Amino acid sequence: MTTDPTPAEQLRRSIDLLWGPSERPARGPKPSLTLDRIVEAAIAAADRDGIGALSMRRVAGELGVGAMSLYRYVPGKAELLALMLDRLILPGEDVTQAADKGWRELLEAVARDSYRLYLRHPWLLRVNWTRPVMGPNSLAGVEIVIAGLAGLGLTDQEQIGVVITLDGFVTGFVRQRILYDAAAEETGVSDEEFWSQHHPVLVRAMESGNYPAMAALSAEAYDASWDESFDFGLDRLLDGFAVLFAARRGIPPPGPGETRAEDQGGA
Amino acid sequence: MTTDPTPAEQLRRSIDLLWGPSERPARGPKPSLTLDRIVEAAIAAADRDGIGALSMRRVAGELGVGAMSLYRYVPGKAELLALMLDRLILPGEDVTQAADKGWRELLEAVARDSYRLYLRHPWLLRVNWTRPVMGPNSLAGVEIVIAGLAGLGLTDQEQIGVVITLDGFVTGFVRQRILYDAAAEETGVSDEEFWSQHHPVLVRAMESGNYPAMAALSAEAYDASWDESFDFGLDRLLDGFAVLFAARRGIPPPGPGETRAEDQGGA
DNA sequence: CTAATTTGCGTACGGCGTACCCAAATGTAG
DNA sequence: CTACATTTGGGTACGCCGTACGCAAATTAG
Repeated sequence: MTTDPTPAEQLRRSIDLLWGPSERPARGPKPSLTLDRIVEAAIAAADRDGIGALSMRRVAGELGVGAMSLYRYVPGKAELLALMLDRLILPGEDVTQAADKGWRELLEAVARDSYRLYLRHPWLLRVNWTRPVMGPNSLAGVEIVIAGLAGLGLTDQEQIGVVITLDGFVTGFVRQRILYDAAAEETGVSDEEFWSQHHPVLVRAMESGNYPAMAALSAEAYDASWDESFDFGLDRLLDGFAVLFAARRGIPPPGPGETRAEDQGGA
Repeated sequence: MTTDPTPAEQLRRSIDLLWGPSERPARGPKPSLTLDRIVEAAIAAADRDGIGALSMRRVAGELGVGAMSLYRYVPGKAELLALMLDRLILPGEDVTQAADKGWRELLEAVARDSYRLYLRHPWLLRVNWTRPVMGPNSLAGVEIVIAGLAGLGLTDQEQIGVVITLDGFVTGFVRQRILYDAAAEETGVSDEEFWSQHHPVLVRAMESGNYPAMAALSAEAYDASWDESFDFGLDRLLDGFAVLFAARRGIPPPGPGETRAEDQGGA
């Protein structure tokens, strides 16, 4: 990362690329590439070989052009990454279909859609580490949620708070999963290798008496799949939202949401 | 990142570094450095100049040695990053003090402690992108939470689920904050610049009619500080946990937790 | 036609992680 | 004490990276 040339100007260019159509100048030769083709090729390369192997030279190579040709279309690598992000981040069909089904179904659809997106392109979370340039697609996602929260008696700040909280949970959770899951493929260390490597020290740690509560857990404690854990966390969070929404309407809060608790104790 | 040399072996070395005391060999000259000093210097450099400027050459320079000397103590940069992480991730005093105050206080303390840690060292989240090598300190944090959840009638899987969910929320939220907050300093683009650059396109977007719900929000909708937003999200999540815990005991769930009626919000 | 302008891109620079190798330092064995 | 085994410090070098610079070829305006 050798990023010097006036970061403010860099930001301005990113915004223009995201929102502006940018008319062709009339004087020179026709461009042989398009911004879309470059972004597409970069996404394909990142999906195939991981973000670590994504370089300007490689993207250029995929397109059969010289490395520096890309700089006629994109100011730098950071801007290309921002474009890749906004290209993929548009809300899926499940979300638009759930838009009028009540807040719980909607938020659940949004969370799952986002979860799936990040799993499909695990490098997305690593890309999104520079200051985000808000593009049209990311705004569209927020719009759907805010629209779905109307009429629940929330303040405007609370509505934004729900958006931030939900997104925080999803990205944080998926980050943990990718940490274990997808990193396995990148590094070539399988899950079995990972745990068998850790096994001796973990056994010694548990037997040391320094972690009594963890040592007391049954072996099945860690058996839940990632998807099950995601559902668990999402249900808890939506339950928490429900408590607030109910309080805003003066209605007593219900019991836990999708949870099939055998000893259900409700209000 | 040129990481090739047998990733499984790399993992094994990381584990040994984290857990093993590694006795000195008796034959050669005494080492002039220690692993601790290297990790410390690396953390200081990352705090000062950001993770982007952290290179092996720089860390070596801080310590007044040649770049390649570091490789006598650490197999590679990835392992150094893992060590930096585990060094910092130990639970703070607030957490150990809250350990016997009931689950809500404890989880709140854990979340806030972790939140503060990540804000103090914003590069931590970017470091933690390779497969995590579980160290003694990260286990200690889990231990405290699991111990605090005992006696609530949760299954073992649910206890782990709470840990994962809480950590997911905290890391996801703090990631969003760092995105806006700390990236500002790194890039040198101030918050005012950022928003003023975006302003024209956002105004145009709102006037386009494509985002009616967002356009209807008042200007104050985005006024909440990050800390207020964090409190909002954390309260919702803990409320959600409370619903489950109450159901597990057959006790009717309470209203919203710390929430002070009308002055709650999101950023 | 000529002039203006834009595109593709070869070359080059400074920085990175780290493989390789060797001299210096330190211990042990005799 | 000497000879040797072993380990440390680190210089050099390689192959990557992002990208600044500048120029020939292509295209259009006048």
